[in-house]
Amino acid sequence: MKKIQIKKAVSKNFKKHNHKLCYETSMKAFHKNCLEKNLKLTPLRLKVFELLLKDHRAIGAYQILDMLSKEGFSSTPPIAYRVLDFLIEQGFAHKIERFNAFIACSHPGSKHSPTFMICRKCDKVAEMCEKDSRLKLDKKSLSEFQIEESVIEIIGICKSCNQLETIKC
Amino acid sequence: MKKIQIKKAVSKNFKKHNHKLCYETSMKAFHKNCLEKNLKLTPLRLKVFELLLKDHRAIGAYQILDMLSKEGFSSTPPIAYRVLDFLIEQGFAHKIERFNAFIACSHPGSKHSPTFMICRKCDKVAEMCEKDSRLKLDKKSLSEFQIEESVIEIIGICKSCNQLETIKC
DNA sequence: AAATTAATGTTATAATATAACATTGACTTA
DNA sequence: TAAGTCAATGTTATATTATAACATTAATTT
Repeated sequence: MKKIQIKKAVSKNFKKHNHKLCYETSMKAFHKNCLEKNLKLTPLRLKVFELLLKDHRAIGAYQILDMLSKEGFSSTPPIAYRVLDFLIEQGFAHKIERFNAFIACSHPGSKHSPTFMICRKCDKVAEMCEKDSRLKLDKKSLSEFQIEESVIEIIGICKSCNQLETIKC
Repeated sequence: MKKIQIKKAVSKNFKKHNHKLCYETSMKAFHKNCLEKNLKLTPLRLKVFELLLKDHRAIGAYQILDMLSKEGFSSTPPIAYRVLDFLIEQGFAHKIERFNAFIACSHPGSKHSPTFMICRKCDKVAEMCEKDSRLKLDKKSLSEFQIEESVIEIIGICKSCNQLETIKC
């Protein structure tokens, strides 16, 4: 059962799918990881992670603050940025640099630099695992530069949005 | 002569090199391109491009404004952002998303999405051409997503900085 | 020379992010 | 368990990055 979920292509994020399953799987992994690493899973952290999991769209810090405010949480900027720092540091979330926005990690557990596909029509994001996205640099560059992290964000149109366009025309 | 310059690896940006040559080659290409495309090469645009060419470091819009101000140009934010928009749109400059900073393009002439190597010690940047950096996506992803642009920024330590560190230790 | 358009100038403000310090609450340890 | 410690949250202020909207100037066309 779990195996089937893991094997699904990231492109499912752009399509109709059983999102409740996404949500629950991620939330379970979050709990498990916090327990294992002895990280404090506070109501605020839980709520922000929950907000990031809502759909497969990245959200801005100030959107998060709005939502926190509506739910009775304190909501000055540092509140959001601190929790986001924690989530990113621990590998539970990522920042999409191109849009100054944040998204839950699809492969949580440790810090890493994934590749994102971002649809500019529906704004949905898919995080690709290393297996599905590899940056090939030439030998010379590899030998002359010690890579520590990478920002790889691909912007375009997902299949669902593309089909909608085709139908309209 | 010119051929030798073109063939040099991007990693030269991280080392001591004849920067006057970089500057002149880029400036010549800028002039040539503007002429060919009938773009107006105004004093302001020229100055901003010149600032971006100073060394191989990305600079922020407000740094540009400071420098413009010192040289007697008007220097309110839109001044910088408009020229930067122009330069980026025409393929003469790029934005480094990770650092909200801007850099002259090394392969000017048309809009494109290059790969950048950015040294976090010396802040120097090298723009790689397509030949030296390829993002390999799996077949499924490629078929399900129509790529329009990409942000690829590799952060790490360049060889020069690495060697300095080694010597110190 | 008048009309048009592109570029620059200016004012105001929006959007994103961090610094610095205060308070609370949980956890240790004496 | 009371005192001490530290991590998390709360709060105020401000820094940094970016854009909207409108005015003026300069170049180009008619």
